Amino acid sequence: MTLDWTERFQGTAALPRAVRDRLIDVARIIHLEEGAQVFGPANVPDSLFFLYDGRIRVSQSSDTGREITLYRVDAGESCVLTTACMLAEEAYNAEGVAETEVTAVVLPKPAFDRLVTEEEAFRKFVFNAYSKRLIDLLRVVDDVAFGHMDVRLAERLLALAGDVKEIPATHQQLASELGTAREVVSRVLSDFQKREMIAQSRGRIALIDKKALKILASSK
Amino acid sequence: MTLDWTERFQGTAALPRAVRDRLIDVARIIHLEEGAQVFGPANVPDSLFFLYDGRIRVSQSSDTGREITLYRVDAGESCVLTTACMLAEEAYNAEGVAETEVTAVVLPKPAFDRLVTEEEAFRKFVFNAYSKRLIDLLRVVDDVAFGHMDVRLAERLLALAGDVKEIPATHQQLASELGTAREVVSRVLSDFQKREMIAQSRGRIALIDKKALKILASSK
DNA sequence: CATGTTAGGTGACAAAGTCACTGAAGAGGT
DNA sequence: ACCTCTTCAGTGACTTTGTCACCTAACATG
Repeated sequence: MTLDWTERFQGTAALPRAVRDRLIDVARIIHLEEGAQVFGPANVPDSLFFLYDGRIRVSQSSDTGREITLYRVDAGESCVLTTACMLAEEAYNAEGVAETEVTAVVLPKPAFDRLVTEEEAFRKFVFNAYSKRLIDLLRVVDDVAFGHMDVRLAERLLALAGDVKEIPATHQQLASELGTAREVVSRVLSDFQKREMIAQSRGRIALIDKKALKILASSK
Repeated sequence: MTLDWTERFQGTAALPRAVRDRLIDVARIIHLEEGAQVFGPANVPDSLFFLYDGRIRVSQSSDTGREITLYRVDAGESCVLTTACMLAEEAYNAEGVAETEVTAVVLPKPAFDRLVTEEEAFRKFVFNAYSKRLIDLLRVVDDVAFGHMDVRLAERLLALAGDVKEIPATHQQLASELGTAREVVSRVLSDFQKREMIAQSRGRIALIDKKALKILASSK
């Protein structure tokens, strides 16, 4: 696969051709199937991932069985948490799981170090990635600490739906998105249903009044 | 102040003499008094801070008046959130406030870029700083999303106390540490008092049974 | 000592998390 | 088609946390 994959990489600091060519020399391309764990407590990586295609969900779980989505890594982004992971000796319970089939560029640490040293564009790309994640996490903290469940759930439903109107998701999955319990999601959803904003069937939710959801999502 | 201040800077990548000398050329040293805002929504910095002495508290506040401490920047550390701040156009509501009198080294962005480019030790220092903060935030998310109030408060009391046994803090200040409401702190503290773990007086809390607090802090 | 300000207490209620249990929907085999 | 197993969702009771309104206590100042 000698494609021009670095064109995929976005951000203020898209990688110019010179850097891309160098990357191709040192990088390895891997495929992961849906559901595969990219990294986790029992699986500390020694390389850096740059996502060419697919999506990775990064989450944190409690020892009481609850879970929360921290952010998603999309095509063109890198997963800097693995870097932090490598540097920090501490054990912590974040994990990344491939949400779709994934094609990623894997850069061994020495190669990463060299590129960071020698290529300004690459360095900017990496700094950008760090900053983006920091800000993602600030948003999560804000949400969890100060947000209301109904608002957060409405937001998430809209985000997961995108352009379509039906979402394939169980209550448990939504609870894991938001870091809450299934029962709580069930309660809020049945409220949404009463107010005719959604319709439910086993494992799917239809957003029948997106407008109302949007109003709710941007309130409180 | 031509002191050897870079000796203060810690981490896996302590800065060697060569880098320190270069830093001194380009850096400006500033003093801030206790309570001064280092950065904030209305005060987006265009420079990077390296803390020589003192402590900065970085917090996030909701629009409903609640607040949570994200982490503290101690002597020898840098505040990378300002970097993220600069890169991200988004407005967000994190702010840094000097908790003590502060002496900091200020590096204008161009100088920062140059150093990052040319000095490996400096680059490592910065990457380390980013990683540390990411992990700090993971911890905050974990706490807020899954932690119990009594445990979190016990932890915080012990952390704030350090070696001594009395803490000068109001219930409101503790609430702002944990991202909760004053009434909640009052309730939990009065419970601690009933269980004879602490003693209270206006604006101060005495930890009279640290052992019990420690047990509580490492449970659930 | 009078007065204003800030810290802390209280009770009632709402929102969210926990627990134990129930029934319903679908998948797979026969 | 029917039975069975598993997963998903609904429910009620209860606990914890957050919110609101209001009150009292402690200190600071003139």
